[in-house]
Amino acid sequence: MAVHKKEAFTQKEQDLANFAKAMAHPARIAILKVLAQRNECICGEIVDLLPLAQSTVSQHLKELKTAGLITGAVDGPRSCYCINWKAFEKFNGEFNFLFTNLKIKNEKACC
Amino acid sequence: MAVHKKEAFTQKEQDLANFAKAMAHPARIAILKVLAQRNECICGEIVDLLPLAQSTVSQHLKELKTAGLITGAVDGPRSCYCINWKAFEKFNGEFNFLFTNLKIKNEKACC
DNA sequence: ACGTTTAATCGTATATTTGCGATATAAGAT
DNA sequence: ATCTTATATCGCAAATATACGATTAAACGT
Repeated sequence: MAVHKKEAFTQKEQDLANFAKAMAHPARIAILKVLAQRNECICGEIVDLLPLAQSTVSQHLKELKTAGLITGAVDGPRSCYCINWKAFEKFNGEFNFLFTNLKIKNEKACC
Repeated sequence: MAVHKKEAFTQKEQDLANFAKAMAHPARIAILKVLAQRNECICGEIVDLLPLAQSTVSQHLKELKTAGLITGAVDGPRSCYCINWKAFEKFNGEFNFLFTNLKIKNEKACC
């Protein structure tokens, strides 16, 4: 009863799914939004902006970092995070390749 | 101890997160891929293509439909699903608005 | 009417995610 | 050296997600 069969799919499918999963929470969307809006990296500011405990925000940041959507660097006693634009470019491209490109020929699909 | 505080975020953040969540599984990515590649809708074919039980595939289809990424129609004894291109357009646009557009001015971010 | 085919739903076991408080860690300030 | 500040990690409880078999439902062919 192996309850998760993610391994049974292609690497690309898993990669895209992981990318999507990293964004599959409003808190993480909010974090990305903040990071995208500021030219310089932030850290504990995010905690003040979100309606979540510090430990929870830290966990979300870790998930985003693990997934590669953001980068993080220690800066003295605080931590500095930034959007990893390269990752977004990559996945946005892959996403478009999978779906948007196909749209042209399939626009008049059935149901 | 309300363990989920999704309500505490904006509607847009929740919408984007829900869209991402719908794609946050390789099986659902695979389903979308199949639907995107075929000009006509499929149904039980998907079950044959995926390494999952029929009931599991049905559940994934339901999730995709509930999230609005696909449409479904009953066609006699079988069901017919299609990509909802409009939804993809909408979310792709919102996504780009949130992130890709901001990229231009933030390219040289710190870490 | 009856059996077959196709797909949805139910029930359930297990895994994963989310959230928080408490604690640990690490760097600066005094 | 000690205290403060900033952040990460641990441990746990509750909520969700994943997967499957079994069952149900609906439509078609005979």
